[in-house]
Amino acid sequence: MLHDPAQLDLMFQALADPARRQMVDRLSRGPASVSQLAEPLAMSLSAVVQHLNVLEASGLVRTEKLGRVRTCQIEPQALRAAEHWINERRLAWERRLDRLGDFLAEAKDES
Amino acid sequence: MLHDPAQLDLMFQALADPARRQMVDRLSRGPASVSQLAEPLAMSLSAVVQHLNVLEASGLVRTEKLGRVRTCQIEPQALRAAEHWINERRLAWERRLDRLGDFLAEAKDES
DNA sequence: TCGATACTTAAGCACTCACTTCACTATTGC
DNA sequence: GCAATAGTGAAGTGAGTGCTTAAGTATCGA
Repeated sequence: MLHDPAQLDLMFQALADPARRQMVDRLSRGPASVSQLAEPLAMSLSAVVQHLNVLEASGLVRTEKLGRVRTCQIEPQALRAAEHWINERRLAWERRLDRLGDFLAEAKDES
Repeated sequence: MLHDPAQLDLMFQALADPARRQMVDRLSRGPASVSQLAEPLAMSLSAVVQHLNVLEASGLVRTEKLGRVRTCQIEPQALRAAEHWINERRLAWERRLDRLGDFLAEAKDES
């Protein structure tokens, strides 16, 4: 369920925005309320809530409301899924380069 | 030069589109020409070229033109930069959870 | 040299995104 | 109860995205 293209879409799209990355960065240092997330950002609270909704829809962030304050935290599994997608492609490419190197080395030995 | 926010922006934005991720996926298995990249995609060649320009601007893909064919390959360093950003945030969060766990365990020992 | 191939560029169009403001609904503390 | 706090929801706007078609240019192969 974490590896379907639609979810990856949402995650990378969520990470594409600098304000949202800043929010993730803040949350990586511990949970925060909506206002705390908004504080360093030069935009309305409303805009922050909209960003937060994007992050939540992507699965990168989980929130819980207690009384009037909504507390947000990172969902590390989702981060891991995005990381994994990139890692697999990079490794595939690097393994390919290695095999190519081996092939060229062998070809040289035989000449 | 690889870690500035603007470059990360371009990379995550590039990866946010399914067609572009499919292109990266294809390229992770080896270099390809523009037409080869376009072949499995249900869109005009022109659209593919535009996607390719986005990928190239992001630094994720490097292209080289020989005669009339443009050959594309993955730039693994850029992939690594995106991977690294995610990894650092995830690890920060997980280390935090670990410390919290230790604290709770200690508190329990002392009770 | 001439037609086919492999892009390239530009213009245009529908749709989405990142905001804004304004009005509104819980909670909380005094 | 009432003001302050914390967040929510809707409507609007301007800029950006993802395509399309159409009209190029450059190169290759016979």
